[in-house]
Amino acid sequence: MQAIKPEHVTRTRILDAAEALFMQHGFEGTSMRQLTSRAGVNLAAVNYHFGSKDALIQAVFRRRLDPMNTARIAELAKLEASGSLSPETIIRAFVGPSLRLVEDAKGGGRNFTRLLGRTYTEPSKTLRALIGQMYAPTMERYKTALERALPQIPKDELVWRMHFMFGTLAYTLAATDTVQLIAGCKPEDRYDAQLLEERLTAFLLAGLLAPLKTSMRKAA
Amino acid sequence: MQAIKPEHVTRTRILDAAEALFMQHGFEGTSMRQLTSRAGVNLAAVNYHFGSKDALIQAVFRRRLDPMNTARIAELAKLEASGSLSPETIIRAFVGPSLRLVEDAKGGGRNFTRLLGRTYTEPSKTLRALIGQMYAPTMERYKTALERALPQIPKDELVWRMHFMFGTLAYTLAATDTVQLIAGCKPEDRYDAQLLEERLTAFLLAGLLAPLKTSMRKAA
DNA sequence: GTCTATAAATTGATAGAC
DNA sequence: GTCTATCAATTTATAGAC
Repeated sequence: MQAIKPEHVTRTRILDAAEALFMQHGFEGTSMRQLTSRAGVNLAAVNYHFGSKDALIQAVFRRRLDPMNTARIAELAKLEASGSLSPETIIRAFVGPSLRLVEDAKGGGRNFTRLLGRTYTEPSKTLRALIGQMYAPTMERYKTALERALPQIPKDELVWRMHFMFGTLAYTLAATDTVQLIAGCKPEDRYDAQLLEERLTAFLLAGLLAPLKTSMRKAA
Repeated sequence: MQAIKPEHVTRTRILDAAEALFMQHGFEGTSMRQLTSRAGVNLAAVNYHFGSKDALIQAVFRRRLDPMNTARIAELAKLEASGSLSPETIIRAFVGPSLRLVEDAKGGGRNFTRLLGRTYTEPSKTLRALIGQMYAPTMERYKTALERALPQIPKDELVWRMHFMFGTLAYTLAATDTVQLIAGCKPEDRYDAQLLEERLTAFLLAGLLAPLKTSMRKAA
């Protein structure tokens, strides 16, 4: 049996530490010294394995985002194959892979989803563009699928509704403990993943299907 | 006629510069040197006027958040007085003041809304708590109002739907240019505030009114 | 109230031994 | 691949002249 490849263990330790610290202090707020100290590796290891701090940031996102978007596309393809493309199944296919990342607490997925929520607003233009590239194929597929499943919604209106959907999901992933802001709801109130998915899906589905006002009916 | 008070002009210049730079580079990513240089004031001025960088951050939020939440409460009170409390009017009262901030481009409100979107996930626990305090009275009022306007929705379900609403708004304010991520939609495509408000309201109203699944029907 | 000057610490990155 | 040692730049913050 093959042992764990030693050339990857340091890399992984660095990625895990970076994920946690970037989430907690931001990119610019995390120093290489904090990072390598937490990872239990030498200060020079980041530059050896990744080249620079910026390259490390990109690697942190690639590690999680690529599999997540692959899963999203795979689920959509499965739906298309089985001919069961409804607005609700499309939403579930989109939302599911990211919620499953939240559940992967011990794998560090929870850290990542919170980090991910920040990226849409925080980071440098170059990082935002890079993340946009990672999402692009997925978004294109889902846009097409939703246009077909919701032919009654004008395309430019649908773009905005997808934007709202994306925002709701991003915020939910990033700020789960902010429910506290609204009610006296304890943050770790036995977080129920299944129930959250139901709630989120119901909300998003209704939003996507919302009745059209006359002001929205200008053609694309 | 009284001239502009000189003791406030430096303060304001600093707040404006901070708002823009915090949005662009984050709190920890913005140095006092960048900040004072952009504001055209001396490096020592921040510590003189605000005491520290942290206190400056708080002041940046207070300047916009307090009037915005005051406006939200005022609009809700007006609705209550006129007896026209419907889910839709409540949503508009909540959403309106923040969208009007977006429109206030030359006053710097646009910068602030983008900054605001970041706060729910990014900042230190202390800043998040502080912002939570600024929001608390408003959220309490709106929670009560929505519970009354939507008696058919269980309270714990409504908390989540408010959370989703809050997230959609936060994301919309923060990442308006991310619509680009979804479609080939130019970011500055003659941003139409009135139309956005209609789209957002329709989406949120439908989400709040979404039909209940049996799994959501456990009592509070 | 505003300035210069500077202290004291920390930063990302690299060179070179092992 | 990992280490120590260190560079050059930048950071927050303050002391003290004006």
